[in-house]
Amino acid sequence: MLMIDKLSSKPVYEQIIEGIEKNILLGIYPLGGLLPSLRELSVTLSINPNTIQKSYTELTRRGVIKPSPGSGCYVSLEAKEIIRKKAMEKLENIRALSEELRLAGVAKEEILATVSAVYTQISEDSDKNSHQGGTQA
Amino acid sequence: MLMIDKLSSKPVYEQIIEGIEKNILLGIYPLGGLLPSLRELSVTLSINPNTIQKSYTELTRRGVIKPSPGSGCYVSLEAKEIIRKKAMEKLENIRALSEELRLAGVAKEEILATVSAVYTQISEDSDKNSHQGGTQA
DNA sequence: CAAGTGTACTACTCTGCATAGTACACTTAG
DNA sequence: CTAAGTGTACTATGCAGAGTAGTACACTTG
Repeated sequence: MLMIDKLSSKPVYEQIIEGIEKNILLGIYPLGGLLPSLRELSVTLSINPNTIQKSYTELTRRGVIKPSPGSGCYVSLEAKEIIRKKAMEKLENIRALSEELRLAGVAKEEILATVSAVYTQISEDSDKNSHQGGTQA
Repeated sequence: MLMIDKLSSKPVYEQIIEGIEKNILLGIYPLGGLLPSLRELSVTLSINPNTIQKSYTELTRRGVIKPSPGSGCYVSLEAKEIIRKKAMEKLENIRALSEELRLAGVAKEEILATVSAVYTQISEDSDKNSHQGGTQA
């Protein structure tokens, strides 16, 4: 389910973080559930265990997952809430981008339409993420 | 005046590119006008000439500026148009961000309000160009 | 006990960014 | 013409982040 594009400019460990968070939001990784182990992900994604660990360490730091040495890593019960709060920070990114577009003379309506379109989609079956061709799990 | 943050996660040469393009859009660097020379910028910004050159090379490649060895670098007459087209690509970034926010459960209105606020500002916030490249992971 | 788990190291490679220094061809002002 | 200033083109170096490789340890579970 996780898609990793090693050719992307975005670091692999960040892609893993985003992928896991996305799966949590989608319910693929249920709250309180057990995540795939470091070594298991390492094999299925063909990625070095240290890179996976880097992602897990960060997710642990954020409180999204709860490691249990000897047992595995579990999705924390507050995971969704934490991810939501984190997402709010991206509003600032949108604000900055909007300022650039405004300065460049792009119409306000153009941006509003783009945003609205995202929320208008009834079913977004196809995973039309910007990246393509990666390793899957 | 160009503002460079050497501590930013965004490369200096990119900051220079964005700064020059911004000044062109604002009319500070008029179309057909002469840009500061490589060595002059190098001194005023306390940045290596090679770094400035990297920015100028990219701006030349995009057609935003026209170098004239022996004379200097001039803002191309189509500069604004080129910059505008380039800016349109950022709509895709906004779309991707919106999708993430939607998945995280952020209300559509929250995003629309953020965008609208940017276009509503009567008086431009003074020369604050702080792009936080927040490479926080 | 044995296997699997997360954790913690060290070491190495690769890439991009920035700096440093030099050299050359060109245009312009004197 | 000369000198200064311009863009351009190199080579070399230092640095930091990302990723890989290998090892080791403490823990939990069957």
